[in-house]
Amino acid sequence: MAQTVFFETLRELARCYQRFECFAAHDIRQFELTPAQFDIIATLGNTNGMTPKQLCEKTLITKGTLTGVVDRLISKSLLSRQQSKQDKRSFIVCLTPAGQALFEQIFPLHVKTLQQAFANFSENDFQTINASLNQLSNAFTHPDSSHTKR
Amino acid sequence: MAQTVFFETLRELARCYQRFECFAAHDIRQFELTPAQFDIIATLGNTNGMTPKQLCEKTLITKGTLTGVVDRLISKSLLSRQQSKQDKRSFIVCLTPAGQALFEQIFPLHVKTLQQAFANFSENDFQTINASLNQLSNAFTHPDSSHTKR
DNA sequence: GACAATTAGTTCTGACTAGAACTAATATAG
DNA sequence: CTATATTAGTTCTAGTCAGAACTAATTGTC
Repeated sequence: MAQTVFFETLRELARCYQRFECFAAHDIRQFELTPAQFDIIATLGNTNGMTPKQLCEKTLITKGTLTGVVDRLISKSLLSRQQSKQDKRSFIVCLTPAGQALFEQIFPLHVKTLQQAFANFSENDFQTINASLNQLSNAFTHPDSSHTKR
Repeated sequence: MAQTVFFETLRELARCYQRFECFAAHDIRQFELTPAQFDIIATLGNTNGMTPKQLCEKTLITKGTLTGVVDRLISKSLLSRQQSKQDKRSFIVCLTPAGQALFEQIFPLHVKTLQQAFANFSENDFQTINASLNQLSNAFTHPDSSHTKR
């Protein structure tokens, strides 16, 4: 009756993800940011800004959610939103100087934390893990529905 | 400059988890349940009920959230909450007959969906994936803080 | 037995979530 | 060139999330 071994795997996946969230949040919260907000800041760092659509694709944040996250960052004066001239439906979101400054403060720190966390991982480990995650991801792609977004 | 290979892995982890959520939600939503609600129903299935504390541990749902999720299931008449006699702080949550009936309907269906998804996975695949997830999880355990919950 | 510390559950807050419905602008087809 | 379809972004809803503050019951200590 090993037809349900996958339950263990699924539980591990959920646990792993939650631990990561919790782990990453630790750094981030000290700067009064949420994980989603940090994700946006980190994505915009060292760029000339991008559209909400691009941000959605890069961060896995849903477009409906993105509006609110960006709004909150704008009200903290960390981001600005300017209308695109080519496409009047669209906007360019980019870091303000304050946002840039925060990015330069928090990002290296976060990278350092992660480097410590992964200190004992070899190149090979990452390959194995990535392969595992990919295999899992592929299992979750509905074969019948080509419209499954992610 | 391979000091940041882990970014790829972290992105994969997030993507994998989200795909799973989305994949599983497909089945579940057809029965007007949310993933969290299904998680509770599935956990209580074939048991004599358990305390909220036990449910928290098994489902990874935070205790503050659990109250609301259970409330909603009770208002759907799928669950009941009865005070424990040994410990007057505590409760036993269990499926009502309607909840049991729903469980018997939805759970096998969900298992079947997952079995199909994992049809091409070998015993060995699962071992590798579990090992990968474990290794990742361990990286996210703060070495300095023994109070990290998960 | 009394008092402090712990534990079980609830409540509260601010934020995020997916999904769906919506507006406005742009692209496509005939 | 006009009607239709698509796209970008916003808004809305109900639910979930973590974390913190809270109440009530139980345990541990002396």
